[in-house]
Amino acid sequence: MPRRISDSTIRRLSHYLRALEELERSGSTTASSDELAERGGTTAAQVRKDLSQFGSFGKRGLGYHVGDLGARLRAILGLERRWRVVLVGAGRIGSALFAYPNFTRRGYDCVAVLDSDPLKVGTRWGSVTIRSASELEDVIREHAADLIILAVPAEAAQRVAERAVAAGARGILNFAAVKLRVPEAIPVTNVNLVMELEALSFAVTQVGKGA
Amino acid sequence: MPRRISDSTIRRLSHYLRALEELERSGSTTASSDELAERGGTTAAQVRKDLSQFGSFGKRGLGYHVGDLGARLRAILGLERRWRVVLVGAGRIGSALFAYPNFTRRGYDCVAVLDSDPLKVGTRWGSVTIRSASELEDVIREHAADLIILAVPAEAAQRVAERAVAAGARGILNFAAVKLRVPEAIPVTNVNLVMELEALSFAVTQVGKGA
DNA sequence: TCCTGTGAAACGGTTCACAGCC
DNA sequence: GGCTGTGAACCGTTTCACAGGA
Repeated sequence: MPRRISDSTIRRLSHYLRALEELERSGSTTASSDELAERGGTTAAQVRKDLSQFGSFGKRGLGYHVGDLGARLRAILGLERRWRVVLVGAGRIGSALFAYPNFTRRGYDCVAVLDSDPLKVGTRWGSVTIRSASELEDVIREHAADLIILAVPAEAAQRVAERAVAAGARGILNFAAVKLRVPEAIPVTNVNLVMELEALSFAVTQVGKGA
Repeated sequence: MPRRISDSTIRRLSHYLRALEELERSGSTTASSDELAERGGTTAAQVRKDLSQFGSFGKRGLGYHVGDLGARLRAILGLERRWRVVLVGAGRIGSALFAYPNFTRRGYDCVAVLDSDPLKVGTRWGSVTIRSASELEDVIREHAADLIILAVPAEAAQRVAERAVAAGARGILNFAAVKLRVPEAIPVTNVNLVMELEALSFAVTQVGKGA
């Protein structure tokens, strides 16, 4: 197992896992790197290289056992446990995330929702009651939360991130359009929807221009 | 100008543009690659390399002119025009996207919203009325839409994408967890929130393990 | 034979370092 | 002196090609 696994490898593992789950549902018990590549949008060689970074899970001449490989991937991705997530920001994005059924299905439990708007505080969302953003530290400690989702305005993001980290959060999914400054040991994943659209419009613009 | 601009370059250009806009608001008229790197979370050399792929916009010994460079970046990213976007899927994610003020601010106009749920069809969202997903082709043609945002279940995504492309859509922002098969000339940007969380939880898991 | 696992080669993107212009 | 623009070196990732086990 090498020193450092790249981010793109991890994203591809997620794809493979999804492919395996599909295959499992359709009754297949074995899968080749070719099939996984097909569904994961990559190449067979890439699939084998990716997997080889974590061990030898296949059988030569035969392929991979769907159930086994799935379990290995889940273990690698850290999906064998449940993650306690605190959502900060009960706006539009926050509510969409909260209601997203796949999160729960995949092992992420939104244990609390916070917002700084006094009008929202106290409101119930399903089984959780929105609490004040000022209680962030208490909430994180109470629930021994692992991850926080930052769905707050850009100006507020850095401050919230710092407080969350100080209170024990171990990772941040950041929807705010700012580069967060946090300690090395706290992974941050950024999602910026406008940026995705900009990348798309650039690509569309390029298509016209010869080449 | 080289053959192919990488995706990461484009994402960084978005960052630089944001940094420039901030600088403009704060009254600065000039910016060095160092400043842009600082705000964009990268290095000065990277900034210069990125920009050099499109031309020479700076002055040696002086830096870049904030307004000029901003305009160049907007032109490169295709933000000097407005984009007509059709949103397919009026669920949670769809509604969050629809209400996202930055989209409009950045040049993306959501000209129509579609859903396959008869209960939703006819409902008004601000100034648009939700139309039936079966009208996709008509809607795209009526509005001469450029882009579609796919916020539909994974099973429906491929079919909708094909219909949209046939009707003239030129790019797709895909929130469904499937790899879309579309013609080479149609750029697709994928956003998969569960995958982002999985990348995050993997990273968190790694932090513990020595290194 | 079939398909995996893996060194080696090829590729592409990032960093370095400095020439050149303000 | 300061800071850009850029070839060259570097480094990580992807692709190739094949040895080796089922």
